[in-house]
Amino acid sequence: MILQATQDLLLERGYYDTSMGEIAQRVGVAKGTLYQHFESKEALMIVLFKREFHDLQVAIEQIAHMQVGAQEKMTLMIDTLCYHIAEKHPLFFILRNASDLQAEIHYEIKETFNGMREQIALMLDEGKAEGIFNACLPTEVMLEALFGIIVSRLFKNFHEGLQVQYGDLVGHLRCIYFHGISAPTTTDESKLCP
Amino acid sequence: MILQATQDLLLERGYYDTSMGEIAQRVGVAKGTLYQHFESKEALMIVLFKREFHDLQVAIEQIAHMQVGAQEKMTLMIDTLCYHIAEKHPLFFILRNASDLQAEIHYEIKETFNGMREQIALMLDEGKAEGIFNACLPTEVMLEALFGIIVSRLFKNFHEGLQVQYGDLVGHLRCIYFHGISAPTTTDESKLCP
Amino acid sequence: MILQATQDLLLERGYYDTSMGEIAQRVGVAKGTLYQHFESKEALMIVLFKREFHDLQVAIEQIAHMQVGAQEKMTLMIDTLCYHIAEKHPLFFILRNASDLQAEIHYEIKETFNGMREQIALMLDEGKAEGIFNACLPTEVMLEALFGIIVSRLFKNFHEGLQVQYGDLVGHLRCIYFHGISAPTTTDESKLCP
Amino acid sequence: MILQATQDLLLERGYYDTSMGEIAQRVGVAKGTLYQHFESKEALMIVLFKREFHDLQVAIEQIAHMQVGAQEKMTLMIDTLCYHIAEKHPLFFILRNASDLQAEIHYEIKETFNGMREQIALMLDEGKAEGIFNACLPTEVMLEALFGIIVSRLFKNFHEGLQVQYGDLVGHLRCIYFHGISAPTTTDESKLCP
DNA sequence: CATGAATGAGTCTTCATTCAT
DNA sequence: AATGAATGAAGACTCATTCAT
Repeated sequence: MILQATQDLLLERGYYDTSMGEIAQRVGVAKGTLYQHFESKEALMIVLFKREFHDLQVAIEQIAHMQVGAQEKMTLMIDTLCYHIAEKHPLFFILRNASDLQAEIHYEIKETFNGMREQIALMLDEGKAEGIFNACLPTEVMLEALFGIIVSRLFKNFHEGLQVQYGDLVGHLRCIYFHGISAPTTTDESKLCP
Repeated sequence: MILQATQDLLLERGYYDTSMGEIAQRVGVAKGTLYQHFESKEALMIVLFKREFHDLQVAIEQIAHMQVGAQEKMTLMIDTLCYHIAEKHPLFFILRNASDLQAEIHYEIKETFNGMREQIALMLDEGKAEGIFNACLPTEVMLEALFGIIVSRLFKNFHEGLQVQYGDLVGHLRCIYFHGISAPTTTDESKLCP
Repeated sequence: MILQATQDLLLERGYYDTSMGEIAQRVGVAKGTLYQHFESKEALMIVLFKREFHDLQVAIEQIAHMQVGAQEKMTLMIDTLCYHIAEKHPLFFILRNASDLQAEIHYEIKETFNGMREQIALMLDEGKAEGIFNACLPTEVMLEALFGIIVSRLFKNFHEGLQVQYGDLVGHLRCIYFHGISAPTTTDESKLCP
Repeated sequence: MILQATQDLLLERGYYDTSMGEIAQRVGVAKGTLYQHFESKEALMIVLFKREFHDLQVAIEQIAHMQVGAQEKMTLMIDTLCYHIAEKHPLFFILRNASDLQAEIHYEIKETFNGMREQIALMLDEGKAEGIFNACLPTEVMLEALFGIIVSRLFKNFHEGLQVQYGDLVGHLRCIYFHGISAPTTTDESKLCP
């Protein structure tokens, strides 16, 4: 499958060092065949990223519609994100990292991406309403911090001999994030709004 | 100045979409002039990144040698990082993101970079020893979380109409990170090691 | 054919003044096409020279294995060399001349070239053993003299209005070379070893 | 001296790998200074070659005006040529070899060169008149054979461990050439005109 | 539909030459 | 006269894209 080969190559070499020729060679077809399926390199990437994010998008939507507290939703959220980023979709890392990716690609992905952001933003707002997340923190900042922590180099290096176990790593990140955004206790004034 | 123009272009277009021709054009000189000052595109980038990180490196070293507690050191650390990243050195963002940057560049920067990482790791370990940071979290994870949170897209978008004030943003990020990594209180068992 | 156009251009302008662009233009294709057939300019030249010398190499080998005297072998040798140099392979002239040709090219051709030199050296040694060539002359000197005389500018100018006929020219060169290296007669002491 | 440095560089690297920058650096002046003395790279080369050949030209003229037989003249001629080529003027080799040298250079040198050729041609004609050189050989062919033999790779390799002594080498080349062009004896019919 | 040779704009880099100081 | 930074045309090479078979 073209998309799979592209993904592999993307992870091995990065966007700019992956040529259409290499993709074709890897798939075992001619370059022309690629262009019969995808209008351009950009189009191929867009389809690839969209497909890759689709599962995640669905999972997030399911979580968003669950009838549980924000805390639990976000816990599932983080686990899901970690799962997709670490195990199945290291492309997430590329997408976030590749400030180089052509603007067109980012533009096309944005819609999908913004949908996910909004769903998570809602969860965070729910948490604030429930009083369990720190209402002083702007949701956007919390959101960015989430991605900052989760889309971590650690997952990229995961298979390259990191001594931490996957489950523990997820636990640590969840721990840091949750305590980072949790509402202040009565004895903790450092979290009050400025 | 060549370096300034290069930096601007790098932020606008990314490494691979910034050609020596464009840089020259932006500076207002001929391509050949660039090569009189920098042996190659790679060399130019290396000089650029090294220069940009030098101030930060010095600042971090000063903080590391202060005779104050880990909490205070890390507070200064975060402020310094934010200052350099947001105001002076958006290249930090590119460097962290550009997994595509040619290997040679990463190799050259690595030394500088690893020096900074080690200094911060020591601070975090001091904090663990003092009992104020969560000893259950591997230092490496804490370190990566710090960069994840601080080297934020938010700073990149800062001048593009983010409604949060700079001071507040730094405060929020500091807040999230510190609560994320702080040692568990007696009543909080969620931070205990797995 | 690319090789033919390259050869023509090489003869007109020399190696360094023949650009891939010009070759492409001469052939009537785009630069990229050249690179689809030859990995680099050097590779193109190597293929060109090797192809050109192949016939000559084969011819020389055939002569070397003939069951005739050294005199006859060398006669055929000279005729063959002249034929290839004058009519079919003016590249011989370039190769001998272009001290500027990149080292890689010379390196690649050397094997072929040395093979030819050795075969001819053996013929000359046979001639010395037969007593028909002057044993006082080092074989290497005889060899170099052969190439010096035969790989002549005269062949290069041949089609440019030299008044001598091809057959005569070959005859003259053969005459000079043979009398130059022939063994001394009893009455001729000027050829004795110093 | 600029010319000396240029000559050295030319011999080390060849024409196309010698840049004006390198010449300037070797001399210890700025590039601009070079252009104050020589209008262009070509002009520099022309002056260089002309200067280098001047001594040879003078020597040849002296020989030409001597009141001795052609045989003796040509003997001196060969010794002189060898001396200049081997010891003092390996540039001769470059000039003859560098079919790459820009046309302009060849054009400018030609005059000097043709002067020398003519003088030698006259000697050869004298020899034919005296009956000691083979009248069947066109003078032009004899001339070209002379240069072919003398401007030999052997002199280039001379300092690189050739086992033949300089004096012997000159002797051998002289031997080959003289016997090659000498007039036929009564018993030798192979030299008769076709 | 598949192919892959052909395309050509674009990239980095070099170097002879100029010119303000 | 000397300098050397600046110039820009030119060269080798790459690669996304097209199109005739």
